[in-house]
Amino acid sequence: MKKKNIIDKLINREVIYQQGISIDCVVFGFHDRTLKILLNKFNFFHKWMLPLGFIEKDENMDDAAYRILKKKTGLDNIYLYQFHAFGNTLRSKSQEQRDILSKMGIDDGEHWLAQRFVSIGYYALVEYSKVNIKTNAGEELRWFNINEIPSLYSDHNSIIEKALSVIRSQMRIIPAGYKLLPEKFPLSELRIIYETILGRELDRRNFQRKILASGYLIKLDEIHRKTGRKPATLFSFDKEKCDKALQSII
Amino acid sequence: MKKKNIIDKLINREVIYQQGISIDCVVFGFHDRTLKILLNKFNFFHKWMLPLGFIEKDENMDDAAYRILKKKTGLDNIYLYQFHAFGNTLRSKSQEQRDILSKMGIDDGEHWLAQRFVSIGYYALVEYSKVNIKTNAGEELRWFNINEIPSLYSDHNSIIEKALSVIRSQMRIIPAGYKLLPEKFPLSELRIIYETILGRELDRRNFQRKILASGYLIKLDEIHRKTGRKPATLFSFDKEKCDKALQSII
DNA sequence: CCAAAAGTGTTGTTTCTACACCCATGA
DNA sequence: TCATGGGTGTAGAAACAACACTTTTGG
Repeated sequence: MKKKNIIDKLINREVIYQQGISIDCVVFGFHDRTLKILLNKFNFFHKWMLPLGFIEKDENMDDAAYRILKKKTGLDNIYLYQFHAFGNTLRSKSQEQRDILSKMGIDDGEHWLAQRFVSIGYYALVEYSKVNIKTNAGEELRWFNINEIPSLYSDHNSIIEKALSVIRSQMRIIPAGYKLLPEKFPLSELRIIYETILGRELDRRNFQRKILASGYLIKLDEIHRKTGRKPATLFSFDKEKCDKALQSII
Repeated sequence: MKKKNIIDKLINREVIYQQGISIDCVVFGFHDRTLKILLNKFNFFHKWMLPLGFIEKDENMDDAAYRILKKKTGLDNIYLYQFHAFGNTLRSKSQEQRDILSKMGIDDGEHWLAQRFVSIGYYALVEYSKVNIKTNAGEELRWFNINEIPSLYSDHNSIIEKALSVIRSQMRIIPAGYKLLPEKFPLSELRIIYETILGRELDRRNFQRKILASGYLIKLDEIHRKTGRKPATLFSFDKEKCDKALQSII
């Protein structure tokens, strides 16, 4: 029954959706000093996968990505970036693909979901605490630490890798933590994000000097903080400057 | 009649091609100290456009791009990079779009070519002198200086802009002239490519020092050269290193 | 009192930038 | 001989990397 709920929504949608194209979303969040990715699982298939969806026939592709993520996370105005298109035929013609379709009750090779798909990868940066995970019946949505991603459906592991490498190459332009961190945060959190994405440790002092010199951060008066040992200064992003920088990478 | 030749090839191909997806290619070449782009024109429509094509139903997307360019330029082993997917609905639903379809004799809104298309942008870097332009009847293919691109079909001007901005962001990793220049070349040619892509002049002496320090170039013994005034040293790319660097941006 | 993380500063190295001078050539 | 572009070098500024000492807090 649960199974029916989700599948019913898709199974006869070839009149609504653009065929042959899907949108895969790599949603990044930051919590508990770890970078996380939002993954999706359906009770009719054993592997986790990236949140994905389709484009309506008269819908801009970017709008489709916003719509898909709004539905999963409840968030408007997510920061989204389209980073790559994946068009290998193997992604659609594998045994795994046949398995999942069969579990969905689709054994007709001519069904629109059984056709070859090209998928467009978007990454999203969201504020973890604002995400309100929406689970349909028969569907699960959960944050995974970036170092603990299981083996995913199709080529989704490599899509994540590609997203990370694109973000890595964009970090010189835009502070990596913008959109990921809450309003106020200590510099150590920002540094951890950098370290995670770059995959190496950074010198705390040099990092501070560099990031402050970039002018994207505003030092706040509120010096308080609960955890750890010594209270740390809090910072905010200079939104105007950051948004301007984001524009430049579009 | 000429018109028929080209259009016949397309008009009934919905059984062969993946619907709703096209591939647009921005082909860069370098000649006469100018960066050039290869553009296509059909005699049934007044605007120039990027060389484009479609994906066969069982063909990898990258392979489709190779096939399309091989057909237009005669070249194998072109360097191709998929840089962005363009998915705005306006690209398919404009007046211009209706015009061109009507000129092709397609007045049926249900025709596969009249559907909404998402297009995947690839840029190619080719050695100008090796390109052997293939023109079908009713079709023209010509190099345009990058500063003299006319107003193109659909969003093709902005696709070129995007390609340039992607290349610009990749120049720190890989020497921009690799794949564009012939086997042997003087540094001034390479510098001009940099200047064109970056859109500003570079100090000749600093450029030389920096590019040589990067280790991607090999100084040749052949010091000779015909034009200009003083003969210049010729260089080659260290292919092994360059190819390795290219891998890293994929 | 001590471990852990924060704040602050110095120094030597590398890279970048902005220049100047001389050389070889064809017209 | 002269205008054009090639080859080479240097000095100051800026950015980077490596590193040490002190401070504040909770347990």
